[in-house]
Amino acid sequence: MDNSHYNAGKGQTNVPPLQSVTTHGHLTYVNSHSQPTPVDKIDIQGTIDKGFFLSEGEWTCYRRNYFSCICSFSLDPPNLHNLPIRYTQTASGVTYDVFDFAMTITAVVSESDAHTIDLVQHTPKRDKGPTSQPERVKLSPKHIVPSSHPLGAGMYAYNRLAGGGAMGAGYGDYSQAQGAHPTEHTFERIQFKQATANNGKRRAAQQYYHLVIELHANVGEMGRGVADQWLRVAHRKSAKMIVRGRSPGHYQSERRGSASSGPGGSSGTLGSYSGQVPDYNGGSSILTPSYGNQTYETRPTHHYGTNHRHHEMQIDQIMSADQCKSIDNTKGYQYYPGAIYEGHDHRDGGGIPCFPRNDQDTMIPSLSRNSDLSISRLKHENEGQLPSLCIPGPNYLGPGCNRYDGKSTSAGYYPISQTS
DNA sequence: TCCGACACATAGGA
DNA sequence: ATCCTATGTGTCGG
Repeated sequence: MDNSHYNAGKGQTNVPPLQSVTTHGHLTYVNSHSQPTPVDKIDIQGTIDKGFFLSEGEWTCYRRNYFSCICSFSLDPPNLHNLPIRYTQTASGVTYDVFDFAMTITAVVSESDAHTIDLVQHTPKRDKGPTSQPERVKLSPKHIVPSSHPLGAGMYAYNRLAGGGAMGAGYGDYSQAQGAHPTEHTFERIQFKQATANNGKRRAAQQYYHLVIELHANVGEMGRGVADQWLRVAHRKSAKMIVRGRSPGHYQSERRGSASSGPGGSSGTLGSYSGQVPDYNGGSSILTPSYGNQTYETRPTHHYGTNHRHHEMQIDQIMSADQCKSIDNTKGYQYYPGAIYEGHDHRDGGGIPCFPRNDQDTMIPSLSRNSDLSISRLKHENEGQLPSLCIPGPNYLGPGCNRYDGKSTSAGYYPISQTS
């Protein structure tokens, strides 16, 4: 399924873009016979699939709907000979031996990286099954084959050996010795635990979230898993996004991006070497691109959402395995009817094939205000492209691990309201 | 105001 | 066709 390739045309405008990669240290290949070779670039690829759509130029999704995120990372130059890797953390200057790499996804409030927002992952049973936070999944780097294009974006091909179609196994290629893990993982059935304050309404500042795709390195003592110690090596934030807390009916005409029932979704790939958009922060919510409001949702209803406070926790980047994920449910899912989840095999494909959804509709909702909820399924919405990105925070070492940190709600507001 | 839970509706697949 | 699964969405109650 998936990914990769269709980027060029329109595909990528279907999903929220990502900002550039932020690293927290550097990696080095260690060769006993010669001198160490530095890894010039750590790249994180991620595709936020399903669930998001553009509304008034802003990437939006419903808190209650699922979205999925395909994650992978690559090192340049690639570790062709499976050399041992060392990681030197920028902040401390300390160098560690890396035994494994893993990725996970988290979310933070825009302009407030320390405020994490919990993500929840459901099993196909949804309410009848357990929920958990996305787990850290061990992955091996995906080798990239740079094409000759200097411009990057989309110009690199990733080798996928096996991924075969993705579904069944989804394991991509095993290219690295460090455990020979899959090179890609799809976090499926993810939801934000809470909505952004003021989702979509004007009147008060709109809060935004960012999905954060993180790359961690296990520098723990090798032999025992107990001693795993994970450091956040790099992360890549998505464009800012609005998470609506209520049903679509409250927003009148809208649509969502994909996910209709069934496997399917759009897909595009965002990752690539060059970040695509310059990060820009908005001190404001930037304006929307010209297509501005194709979607119309007008429903002034609320005022502000207040907030509670925000905790700022800044944990250090080290997290032990236990702390982080094992918080209660370790992977919780025990049943994966068809799908995946790691347990021993992670993976994705299993469950949901996603194919590109073709339609992007170009139609504009013609009515703006009827309240007929009956329209529950419209499929239009624009999918333009990048909403606006926001700031790349310096680096954030965030918390990453707890499950409920995220309780802080609302905190980053924007000073501006959207125009009216 | 917002969120969790329950419940219904529906697209796809078996 | 018929049932079942997965998932979007309405709604109520806290």
